[in-house]
Amino acid sequence: MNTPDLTPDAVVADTLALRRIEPAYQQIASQLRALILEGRLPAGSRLPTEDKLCATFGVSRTTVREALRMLSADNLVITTRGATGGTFVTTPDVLAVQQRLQTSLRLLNGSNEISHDELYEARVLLEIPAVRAATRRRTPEGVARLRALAADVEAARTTPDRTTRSEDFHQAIFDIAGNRVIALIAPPIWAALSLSWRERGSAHSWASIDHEHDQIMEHIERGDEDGAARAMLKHLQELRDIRRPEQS
Amino acid sequence: MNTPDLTPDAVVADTLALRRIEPAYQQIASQLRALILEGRLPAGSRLPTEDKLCATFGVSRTTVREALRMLSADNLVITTRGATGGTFVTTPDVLAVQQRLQTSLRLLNGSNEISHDELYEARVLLEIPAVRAATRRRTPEGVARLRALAADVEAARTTPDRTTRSEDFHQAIFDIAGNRVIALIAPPIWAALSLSWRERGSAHSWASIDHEHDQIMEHIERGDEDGAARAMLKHLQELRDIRRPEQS
DNA sequence: CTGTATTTGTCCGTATGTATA
DNA sequence: ATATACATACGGACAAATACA
Repeated sequence: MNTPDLTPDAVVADTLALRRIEPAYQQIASQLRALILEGRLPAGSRLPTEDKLCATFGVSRTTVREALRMLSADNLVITTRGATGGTFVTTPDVLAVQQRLQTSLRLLNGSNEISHDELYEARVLLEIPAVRAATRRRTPEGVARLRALAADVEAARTTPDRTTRSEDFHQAIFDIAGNRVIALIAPPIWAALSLSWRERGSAHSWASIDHEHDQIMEHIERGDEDGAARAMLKHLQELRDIRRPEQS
Repeated sequence: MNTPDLTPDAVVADTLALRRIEPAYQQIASQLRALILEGRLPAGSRLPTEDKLCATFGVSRTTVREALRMLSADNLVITTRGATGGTFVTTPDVLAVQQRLQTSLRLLNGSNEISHDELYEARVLLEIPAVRAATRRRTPEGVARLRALAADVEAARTTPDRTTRSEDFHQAIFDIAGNRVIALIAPPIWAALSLSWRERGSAHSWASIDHEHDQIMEHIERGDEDGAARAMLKHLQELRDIRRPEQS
C-alpha cells in the first residue's frame, strides 16, 4: 500500500518519522536548556540537586553530571560545592558572549571560512556608522572621556600597552554611540583580526595615530558627522597599513 | 615587612598570586581547548581514547568524560561510538556559531542588557552598508537570484512562509555584499529581534513590502548606491511599523 | 572552635550498546 | 556470525568543600 519500492526499514523510518537516538546526557541537557531559554528557570534560580535530577530523569548520577557540564560550557549554569552549593542558572554575561564569539571567529578565520580582509572590512562597516551615531549622540561627559582616553594612548610607552589603550578609545566611541549590540560585536572582530596581524608600531606611526585620534575627537565634538566618518576611515586604513606593510 | 596591615591570609594569596582551585574536569577541558584553538589538534584529528586520556591526565574516566562533554557543548569536538569511533576535532561550523549567538542575544535581551530598539538599530546599521556593498559588487547572476527570491516572497501565501522567504531575500543581499563576517552576524540579530515581535502581516502590508523589495532590486541593478540605501532604510522602517504598531 | 549535614567532586568495577573488520 | 574496540550507562563508595549550629 505504502510506497512499495522502498525497503521495509525505510518505510518504517519514513512513515513514523523516526529519529536517530540521542545519548541520555544530551536529552537531559536539551530539556534543561529549553527550560532556561524559555525563562521558566529564571537567572539565579537553583536547579534540583544531582540526586534529585537522577530521580526525576531516571538515570545515574554520571549521566546527569555530563548534562550539567554541557550546560556549564554553554555558560547557562554554574555549579558550586558545599552545603549551600548546587547548580544555578547564570545571569547572561556580555563578556562571555564576546569571548565565545571571538574564538569562533578565530576558528572560522583559521579554516578560511572567513578571510582577513572580511574581518577588516567588517570592522570598518561597524565603526563608520558607530562614529556617526556617536557624533549625533555625543554628550559633554562622553567627549571628556574620549579626551582622557586619547591622552592615555599618547602616554603609553610600550606597544602592547598602546594597543590596549587604543582599543579603549575605540570602545568608548561605541559606548557613546549607544548601541550595545554593535558594542558587543565589534571587539571580538578586532580581536580575531589582531591575532593574525603582526604588531609593527613605530614612534613615527604612533605620532600619526595620535593625530588621527585627535581629529576624530574634534569632529565628534563639533557634531560634524561626515568629518568624523572620514577621519575614522582614514585612521582605520592607517592602522591596517601599519600592521600589514606591502610585501612585494 | 610586607604590607603589615593585611591579614596573613591576604598576604599569602597576594604575594604568591594564588588562584582558586579548579575542578579536574575544567582543567582538562581547558588544556584540550587550548590545543585545539592553537591548531595543534587540527580539525578532523582524533583525540586519544577515553582510557588513554585517563592515563595521561591521571584521572578517572568520569572526569575525562565530563571534560569531553564541555568541549562538545563548545562545538569543538564530536564523539562517535563503535570500533572506529572516538572523539574528533570538529571543523568550524558557521551555523553553529550563528545559533549560539542567537541564543546569547536572546538571553541578553531577556535580561534587559540589550534592548529591542538596539537590536533593530543594529539591523539597520548592518543592512545599509551591506546593501551599498551589494550594489557596488553586484553581478548579473546575483541580480537574477534576487529577482527569483523576490518572486518567491510574492508567491508565498502564509505569513510564516512569507517571513522565511523574505529573510532569504535579505540574506541574498548580504551574500552579494561579499562579507561573510557581516553575513554571519546579521541573521542572529534578526532572529533575536523577531522573537519578541508579534507577526502582523496583512495583505495590504504585504503588497507594499513587495513593492519595496522591487525598488531595492532596481537600485542595486542600476548601481545606484544611495538609492538602494534609501530604499532599504524605508523598507526596514516599514517592517518595524508593521510589527510594532503604535500603542497609544 | 568543633562537629555535622549537605552537596558536589572523583574514583572504581561492571555491564551494555554500537560500529568495524 | 564472531571478535574487537570504543563510547554509553549504571551503582556504590569515599573525599572534599562549604555553611551552620
